[in-house]
Amino acid sequence: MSDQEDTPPGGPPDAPAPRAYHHGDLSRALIEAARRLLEKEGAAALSLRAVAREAGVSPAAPYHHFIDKNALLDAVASGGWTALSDAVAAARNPEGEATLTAIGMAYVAFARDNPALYQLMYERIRQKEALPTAYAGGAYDSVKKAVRRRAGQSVSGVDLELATFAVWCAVHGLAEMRVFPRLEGLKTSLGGEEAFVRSVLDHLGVFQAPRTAAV
Amino acid sequence: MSDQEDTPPGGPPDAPAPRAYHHGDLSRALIEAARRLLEKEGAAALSLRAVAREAGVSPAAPYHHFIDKNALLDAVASGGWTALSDAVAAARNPEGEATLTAIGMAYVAFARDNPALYQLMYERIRQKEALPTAYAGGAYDSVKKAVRRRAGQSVSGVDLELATFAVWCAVHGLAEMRVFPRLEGLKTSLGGEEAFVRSVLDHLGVFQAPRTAAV
DNA sequence: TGTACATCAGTGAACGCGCGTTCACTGATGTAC
DNA sequence: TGTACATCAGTGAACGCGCGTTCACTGATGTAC
Repeated sequence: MSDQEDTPPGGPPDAPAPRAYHHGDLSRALIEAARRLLEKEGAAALSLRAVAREAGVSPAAPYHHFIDKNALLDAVASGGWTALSDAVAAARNPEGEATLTAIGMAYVAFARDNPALYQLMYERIRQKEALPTAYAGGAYDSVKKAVRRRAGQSVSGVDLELATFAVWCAVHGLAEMRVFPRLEGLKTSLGGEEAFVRSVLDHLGVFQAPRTAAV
Repeated sequence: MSDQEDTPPGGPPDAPAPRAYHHGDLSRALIEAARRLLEKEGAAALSLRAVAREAGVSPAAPYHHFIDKNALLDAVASGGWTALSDAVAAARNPEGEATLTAIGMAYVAFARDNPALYQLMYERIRQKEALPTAYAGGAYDSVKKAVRRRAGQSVSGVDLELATFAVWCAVHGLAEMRVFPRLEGLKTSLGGEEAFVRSVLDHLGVFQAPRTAAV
């Protein structure tokens, strides 16, 4: 009579997962609950109590895993940076090359798909007054490599740094602006959102002349 | 005995301004109080009650001027957009020309000097899902004019729009990143903050080849 | 293999707090006559 | 120029709410013997 573990008698049939008294991995579950809440309800709804509720746990339970609310939010943001870095590292253009454009598009896509999380990531950094690259290490390195590839080996260290930073700024700006739905006119006239993002990136013309303009 | 108005008996001597029962211009005073609070205490401290307190008025008083807290915040943000547009419109380089670089630097300077207000401005837009340019009309037009001047008259409408949008994104990104104090290394090696901002803008190379890199 | 016990990871009630907003009120102001 | 009165723009007390956090507790787990 010990093989009932997967459906304990008291569990409601369509609950997300019947849970023992000891959760097993509440720390991770809380972070996931926070991300769910973030995208469902927005950043304003992200209270410690709401996260606990979403995870199906009492308001005091999180304190066994995070010393306070800030620590939980930091963990959520940190997970976001990891996910963003992974997405950027995997970016390729149709020819399979990790071009600056492909990376920029992956970055923008991440911000589009996780808008509230993306906001939280930067908000947390702002509170710490820390350089985002300290958190976004992986993603920043991907950008730097792509910039170097486009610029060639002869580029100076300072120029490489500046250009990488400039691209980072531009893509961040694009990611934030892209959220606004009234760009539809420009988008459709260019043949869709992907073409739009690509066009904007092209018009930034880092280490290359713009392709279509200023003839 | 009617010329005591400027120093009524009850007023503490170093209060900001002795005030009659009727304020006269509480609406404006509340917006100014909010901006003061914003830069002193940050966005998290910006409650309706705190604004009323800062303005020296009871918590119910604002409701005679704004239907709710959101309306007050919108008014604050709207004032911010006006101030930003004014700053950008007045931007000139040392030769007195309204160049793209001068405009970008004015924009970044505004965000530096009013970080919490700048955040609020975009946060409010995000809630409305409105295109920032609808709010930032004046500033956006300044950018567009400068882009057209640099690109020449032959540029197409779509290219002009895209390039303006690209510049806007880039400058917004730079304005947000600039806040982080750990860029000091790069800044000092370039000879100060102004040179830093200018360099990043130059490396964006919109409608021109980058000046110092990729030889 | 059993048992005793320390430790871990939950519960749920309670705390004080500041919030946005409402309410009946009152003092100041403006206007018609 | 005075007076009556409507309206405007404040006050301050009160409301219910959800929040972050603490607390004593208890059930589950792991380990020493």
